[in-house]
Amino acid sequence: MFDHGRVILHADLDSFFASVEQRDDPRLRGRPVIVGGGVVLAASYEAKAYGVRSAMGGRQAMRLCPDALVVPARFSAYVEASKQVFAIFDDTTPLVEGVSIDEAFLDVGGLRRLVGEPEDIAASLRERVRDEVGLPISVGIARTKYLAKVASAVSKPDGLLAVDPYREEEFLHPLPVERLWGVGAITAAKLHADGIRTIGELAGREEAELRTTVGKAAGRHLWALANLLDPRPVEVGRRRRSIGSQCAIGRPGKPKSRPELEALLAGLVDRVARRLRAGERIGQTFTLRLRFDDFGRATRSATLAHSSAATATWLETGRRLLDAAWPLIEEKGCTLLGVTISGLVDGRSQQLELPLFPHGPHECGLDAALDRVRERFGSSVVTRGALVGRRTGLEMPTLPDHVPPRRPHRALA
DNA sequence: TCTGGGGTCCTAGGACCC
DNA sequence: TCTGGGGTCCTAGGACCC
Repeated sequence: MFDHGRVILHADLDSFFASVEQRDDPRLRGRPVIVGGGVVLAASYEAKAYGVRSAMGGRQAMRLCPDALVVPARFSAYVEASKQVFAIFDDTTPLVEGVSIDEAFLDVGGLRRLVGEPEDIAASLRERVRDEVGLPISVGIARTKYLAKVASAVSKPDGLLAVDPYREEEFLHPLPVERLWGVGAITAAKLHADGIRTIGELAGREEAELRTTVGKAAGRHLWALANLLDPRPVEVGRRRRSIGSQCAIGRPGKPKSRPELEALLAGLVDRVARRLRAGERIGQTFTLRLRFDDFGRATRSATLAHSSAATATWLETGRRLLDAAWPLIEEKGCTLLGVTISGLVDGRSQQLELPLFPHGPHECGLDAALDRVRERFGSSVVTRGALVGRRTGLEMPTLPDHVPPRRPHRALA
């Protein structure tokens, strides 16, 4: 079927969290399983048959499927299973692009001579994941990423589907617009209002018309996908662009005190900063996320002059933003606090507490501090980094040897 | 049905620079 | 006194995905 050119697999574990639970506990097999409590994180196919879906409220899910077995999420088990599955992906081809914890694109176009036909590669991949990790996985095969993704979704559960390059329109155009990558509830409603319900109907419209209804970039993107244009290559080694953590808090109408929120903030900042340092990344922009009693949302952000992964730096920034948002929080009530650090580049940030300034900071004190820093971390750190004096200590974010240029401005890209 | 936690990318407006 | 275009960066918000 794929006699030449690119061939892409999209491999996607079925009901990933729920499948891991069923694998690890025989009592759950063949039965409706819901992972998560207040919100459904994942539902087994037995539960999906009753209409239970991810992100659905727990109560609604139980109403739809009263016999469901509800189990708490075990993230470490999912991470471990994911690693095993990705090891099989990596063993299949060097060209693997992870999309999320449970799915990836694999470029197997170059393997035909060496290994075999894409359909055979996909079949053996599924078999290996089943045998070695004990999980069902669906695979779509196509000439482009997007078609492969749609194919894996259509093939579920535990399926394999190849889209014949000569029959792509036949496959894609009858599908509803909701199948387009990037069409959610809001965009779907806009398209429906314009009389567009299938991908084929969208493909037949003028691109300019779509841009006015759904926006410039989205219009271009959707029009291209619907018209089978998707030249995006499988990208190996994509780096994370931001790291964040958030925490739902309390019930509406039960306001948290300022000290309680500050303690939560400190915990979130600590967690995010640790993850930055563990990954040897530094970031430049802090975003504080808030959700209010009425489920409205707001963000407050600040960009520093230098990148950092130091807890003290980000905590101070976070406190400043919380301060600024405090009137809003008092007025509207706060049900979620989140922290995201973005603008990530490779680099390290190290902190050294120095009780050096009994008489206040001055040139001499800074010089002495720099000497201590050189002793501790090596001179290269200081020559390449920024030095920031603070009440609680000193911080030396060290820049990588090569700082990648910032991305071009999006409007111009 | 009252809604978790982790992300990505795009848009729009304002400040600022040349 | 009035007048430009081109570009960057930052902030805030929105939509979407798993």
